[in-house]
Amino acid sequence: MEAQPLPTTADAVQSAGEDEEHAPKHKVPLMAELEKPSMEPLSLASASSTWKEEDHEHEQRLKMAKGEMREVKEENQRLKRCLDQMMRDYESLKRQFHDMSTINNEAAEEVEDMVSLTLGRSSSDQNKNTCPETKPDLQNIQSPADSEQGKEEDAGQTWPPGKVLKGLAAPAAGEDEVSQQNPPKKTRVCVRARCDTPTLNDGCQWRKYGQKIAKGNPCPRAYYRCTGAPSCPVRKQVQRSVDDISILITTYEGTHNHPLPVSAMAMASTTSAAASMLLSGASTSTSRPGLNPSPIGTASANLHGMNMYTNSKQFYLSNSSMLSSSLNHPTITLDLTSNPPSASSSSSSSSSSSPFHKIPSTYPPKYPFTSLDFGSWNTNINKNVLGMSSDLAKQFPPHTNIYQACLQQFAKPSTPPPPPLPDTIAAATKAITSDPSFQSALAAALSSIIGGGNGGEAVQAMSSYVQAAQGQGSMGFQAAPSLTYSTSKSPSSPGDSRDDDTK
DNA sequence: CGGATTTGACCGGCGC
DNA sequence: GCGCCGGTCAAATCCG
Repeated sequence: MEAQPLPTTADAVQSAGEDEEHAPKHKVPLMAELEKPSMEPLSLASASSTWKEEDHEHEQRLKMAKGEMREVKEENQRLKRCLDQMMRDYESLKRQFHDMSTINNEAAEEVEDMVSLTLGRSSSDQNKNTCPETKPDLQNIQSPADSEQGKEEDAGQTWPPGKVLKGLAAPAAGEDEVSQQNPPKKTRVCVRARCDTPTLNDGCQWRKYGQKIAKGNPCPRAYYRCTGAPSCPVRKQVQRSVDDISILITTYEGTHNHPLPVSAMAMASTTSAAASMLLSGASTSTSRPGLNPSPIGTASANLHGMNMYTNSKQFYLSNSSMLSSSLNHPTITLDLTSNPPSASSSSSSSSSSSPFHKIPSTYPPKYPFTSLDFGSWNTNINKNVLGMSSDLAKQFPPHTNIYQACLQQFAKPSTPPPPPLPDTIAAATKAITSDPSFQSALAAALSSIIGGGNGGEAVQAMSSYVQAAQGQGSMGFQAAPSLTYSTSKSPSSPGDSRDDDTK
């Protein structure tokens, strides 16, 4: 836009410079010619002397003109350089803007790629709505015009009657067949956070379309639909924790197919990244639901207060409603509560409000359940191996322990920070998702863990990231402290998104 | 008055 | 087949 007039100016300057460059050849004679007629009436004698004076005068003028031209040339050169610099800056900014845009889209695209990779095998059935969940994701790859074109399709296919999971428990007769017969439901991302307001302020626009009293929880569950775009398939469920009503459980489902406000990017990219990680694991570990005889166990990582504990499908759910809702949905939980998953809580009963620690081990979900705990400022790093099964722990040699590496990297006061407020979700989620290298490292780690592969790869990936972070001045993780300390800047809970979004 | 919310009805899946 | 339950719809209602 603003660069447009610049070349024009440059051209003008350029042409002016060229004119001046050729000026001496024409200008001087021209000036002489112009002045000549006035000299004609003079006598020869006087004329000769006059000519000399005038020649001298002309030379003086010529010199002055040449000097001026030099100055103009120099000024022209300066302007040219200035213009070049401006153009370079403009291009640089343009590139940065483009990079930022692509980075923001990468997370979502990763999910889309994952989905199409893991679910796309059932392409034949997809056309017949037997794999509805992939539809919204796939359409995100399309241009807005395309998604607009498929608006009717979206409305019909995004949330069709679920008829696809009858054979979910059928024995695996090859992954392809299973995928075709039992396309998994859309990945869900569950966010647990302490929040006094009805909903989390995630930056998106939501419209409430229903409310139900779910069994086992006196608190009603509210159903919201994203109104960012008419065809946006994203929905969320909001429910208070049955154990601690101060904890708000928000479950996101689907991927936005429209531009998001900056305030919503953090959560959206986080859910996408989380779903991506989950899917990367699900693609390898859920091919045979219920047939894996040996629990892979859980693995956790404490990244400067961000407890990430991933769980295989052998991880158990405690809340019946969540179990039900997660029955056919791969679910990943981002725990932003301040309840640390103590070593005992993951396997035995505890007072923790987290519902993920108390389920009897007789509830094997059909999909892996992954949890990222951002609020657990567990100062006992050694105990953070808590979630790991002994087998998995062996795969994480002490010297490559993620926690230790991260602890060294981000050593912090042992005083636990205050529980994060809702708006800290954005900070926390941004912290883990804004860095692509972290995403890839985390995805690799989780893939290795969930897939039952060599945990060393996971450690390697994470270690490489930590090293990279060290070199980059703790990029990514540094945002973690802001997760906690930024809460002070907004003492009044900003939780109700509607207050912010609609006005 | 238009958009958002509420709330009872309805539907489909699932377990018995 | 029946009942329970989660999820959605849509008319009624509310609200700015």
